[in-house]
Amino acid sequence: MIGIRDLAQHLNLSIGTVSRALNGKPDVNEETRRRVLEAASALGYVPNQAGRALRSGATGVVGFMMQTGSEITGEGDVFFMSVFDGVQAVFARHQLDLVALLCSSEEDPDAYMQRVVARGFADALIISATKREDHRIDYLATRKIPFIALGRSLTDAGHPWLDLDFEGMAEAGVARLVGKGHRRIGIYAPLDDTNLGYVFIDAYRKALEQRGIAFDPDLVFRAHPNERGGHEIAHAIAAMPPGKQPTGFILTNELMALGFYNGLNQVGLPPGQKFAVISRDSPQAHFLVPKLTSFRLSLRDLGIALAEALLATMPAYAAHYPLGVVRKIVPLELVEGDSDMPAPS
Amino acid sequence: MIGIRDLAQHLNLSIGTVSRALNGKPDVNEETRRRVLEAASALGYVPNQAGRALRSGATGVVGFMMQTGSEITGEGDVFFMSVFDGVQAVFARHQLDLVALLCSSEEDPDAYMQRVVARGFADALIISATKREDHRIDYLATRKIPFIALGRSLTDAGHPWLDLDFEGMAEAGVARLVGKGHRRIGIYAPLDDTNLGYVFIDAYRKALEQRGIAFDPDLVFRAHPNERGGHEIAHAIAAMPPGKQPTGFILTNELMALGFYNGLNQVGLPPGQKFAVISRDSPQAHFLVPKLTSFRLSLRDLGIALAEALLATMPAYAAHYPLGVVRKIVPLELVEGDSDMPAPS
DNA sequence: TGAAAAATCGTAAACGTTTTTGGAACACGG
DNA sequence: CCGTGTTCCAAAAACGTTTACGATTTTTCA
Repeated sequence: MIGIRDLAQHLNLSIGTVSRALNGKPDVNEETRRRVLEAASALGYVPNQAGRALRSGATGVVGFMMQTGSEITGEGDVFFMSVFDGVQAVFARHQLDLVALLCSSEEDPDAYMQRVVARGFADALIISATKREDHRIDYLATRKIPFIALGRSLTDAGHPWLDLDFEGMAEAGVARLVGKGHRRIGIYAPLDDTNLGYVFIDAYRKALEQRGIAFDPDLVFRAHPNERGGHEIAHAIAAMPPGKQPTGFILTNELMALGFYNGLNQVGLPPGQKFAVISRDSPQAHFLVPKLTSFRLSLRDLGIALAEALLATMPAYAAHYPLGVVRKIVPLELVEGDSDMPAPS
Repeated sequence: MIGIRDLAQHLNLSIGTVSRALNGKPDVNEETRRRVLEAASALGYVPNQAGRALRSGATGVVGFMMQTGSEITGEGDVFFMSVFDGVQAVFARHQLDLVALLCSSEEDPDAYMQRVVARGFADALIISATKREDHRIDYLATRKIPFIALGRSLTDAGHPWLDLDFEGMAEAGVARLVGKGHRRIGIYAPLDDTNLGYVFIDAYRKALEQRGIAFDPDLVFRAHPNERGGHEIAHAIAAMPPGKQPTGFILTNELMALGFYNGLNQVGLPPGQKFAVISRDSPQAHFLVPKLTSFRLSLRDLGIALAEALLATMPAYAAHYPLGVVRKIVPLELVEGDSDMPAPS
């Protein structure tokens, strides 16, 4: 493995000059810089991570924290892979690397995060699955580590965050279904304590009451956000007394909808015929018939926005992204399908 | 942020002694060690990653390489999350951390890996989506970095690897379907150049020919390994001339089967009634009706085996895992369902 | 009891890089 | 010809930790 010392010796230059040349520092002759860069790529020199990090304090790495274990994950994984791609598109411009920091299901997420921060693993962090009250936010804020949260939280440290427009989805979903004559509208809620559950349900409730429809807690269905969860909800609906059953439903992703369709067909409530469904779209399930009425969102664009908002809070990069502290709710576009027929009379 | 210097000063000990105490080195009084550990946890001391890595050459990190971007990923994502959990269960015993090294869809995987290795990011690597001819293997072997591959490859560097028993699945699947009278059996193949495609198809072909059935390349269907891929295959089958269509099919995961079921029902070939399906099981889709005849595998156990096999090749840990160079094909257990009815006469 | 061995700890070097400091060479105006 | 910048580069310090080495004390054993 070749080091900067070898490179300097090979060029008859000092270590310091080589370093400055490589890092784009001003006081080095352009001709010299060219020679250095050429030799570096010719000899395959790559700066040692530990040495660089130790001296400069910066690692060039941003960590995305996520948890492993299959039970609680669902659409989460494939969801993130698309977001990652957007984040990396931005990071590539600044030689930043994105890595996923994997918290084992056997370790406490808060403890894991403290360990990661104290060890100096990354220059900045992206946290997801934000909880309603999230200690990670407080900790990161006191540690003054740049970070951004994917998902709102009641814990407010003046930090940047991005979130999907769940209120908009609930409001528009309810408006659309009520407009088609539905009076009993079911809605999905997550099993864990993410803020999504509260925000989503609150907006749903408000949207109903604005239209003179009473909120019924029995119409809130908790499940895993995956195929199985959607399937279970369909069966839970069928198990209700006929008069209590909803006639329409609002989900948050199309993979759930896939299981939901499956379950609805099993229980004799074919989607788009006897039961109305609205969801968020997921390209992997676009084949559904009838075509799902869904809220569209580019996950890659979400990743790009996430990365730019994060860089805006990092001193070394903020100049390129004069955004301030971003706290933004990302809107979704409603795409009409055939899954939300009018309510049966 | 508190360093080892502060800790030593607080304890009236030298830096070296504190370091030895923390790292379990022999020449330190047990009483002293106790005091050090106590103070360390009381003050919240965590060794700096860069300093440690620079001096000792070891990072305490193992990287799992994967690619971002949604198009090519499918079951891959949720698949990995379960495997990760098993890997971490083993790593936790040795204070090793697992991180996912994310190669952007815009960067060449080989180049990315060289960069990661040269920078000294991790002590060892796990590579997946192993290609038929995989330059990463050659590179890692010459660099003498401990690594293990998830998936076989023609590129043999005497390296350890683990793979699912795709031959077994193809052989058992064909045997079962032929036993039920099927003569035209379709099979899934991946779109990319992973060795899975070759191994799986070869075994399938051999299994057919042993039973006096000619191999028909038109019965090999390439698709993404996700819900959409399964759905597309169903429609591709329906588009074939009636006499050419298969009457049974072998898939590699249940999420594909979910889309496949969906598509089969659409084209009038209901699974378990007019079309036979066998796949690998995925707990997220266990609700399928009729129950899928599937090959069962614990992904967490796979992760455990992967971690142990990797540690067996790392000098610092090999003593605990006297396994040698592991090259193992992991068998799967056939679970009978109702999706593979006899062939129509 | 004395010397050898063991136990325990302090000292200092080393890891590979970035960055600060200072010095040499050169140009320029007065 | 001298003083004053400017440009370029060399030298060395610094980052936080591990570890080789040596020093001191304690134990052991003949």
